[in-house]
Amino acid sequence: MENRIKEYRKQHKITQDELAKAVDVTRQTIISLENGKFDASLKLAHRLAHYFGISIEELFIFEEEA
Amino acid sequence: MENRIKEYRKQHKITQDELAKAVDVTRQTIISLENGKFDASLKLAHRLAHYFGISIEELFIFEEEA
DNA sequence: CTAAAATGTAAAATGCACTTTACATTTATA
DNA sequence: TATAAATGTAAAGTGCATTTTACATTTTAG
Repeated sequence: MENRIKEYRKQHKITQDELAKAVDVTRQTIISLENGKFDASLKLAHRLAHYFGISIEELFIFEEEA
Repeated sequence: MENRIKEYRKQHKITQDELAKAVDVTRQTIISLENGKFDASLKLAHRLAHYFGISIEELFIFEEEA
């Protein structure tokens, strides 16, 4: 699953470290999410979307299908 | 984290087994989610919300705050 | 150009989402 | 009221989200 975290983070002009602290995870987690290593948990997805002031559906790209 | 799965499932008049099959998980997973045993993954949250025709934010209740 | 800041990689450890199987209890219906 | 359908409990196993630590590379700024 893809996401627009890097895109929104740059719009907000903050570093990975700052975003990590803002949503209370490690920098590694932000790096892994931005680089598609794995998906966020539902809770983290919510904290990220809330931080950016958008919906989870706007921040994450769910490909439809089975 | 709480959710409105049972509520929406009943509105749709389907059983746990039918919902489980619709979103491609086991019945155990639906039971565990409805009874608050654990949270859904982001992907499953999306499939459930999509099935009910609502947003993830409408289906799950995120209490604010760290 | 050089130092500092930002980003990335790697790998081991932990916790939790989800599965599987089997059985028990509750609710609906003939 | 007896049976089936629906819901629930339990417990062990798997995979992945997240942490931690340490170091390497890239980008930015003086």
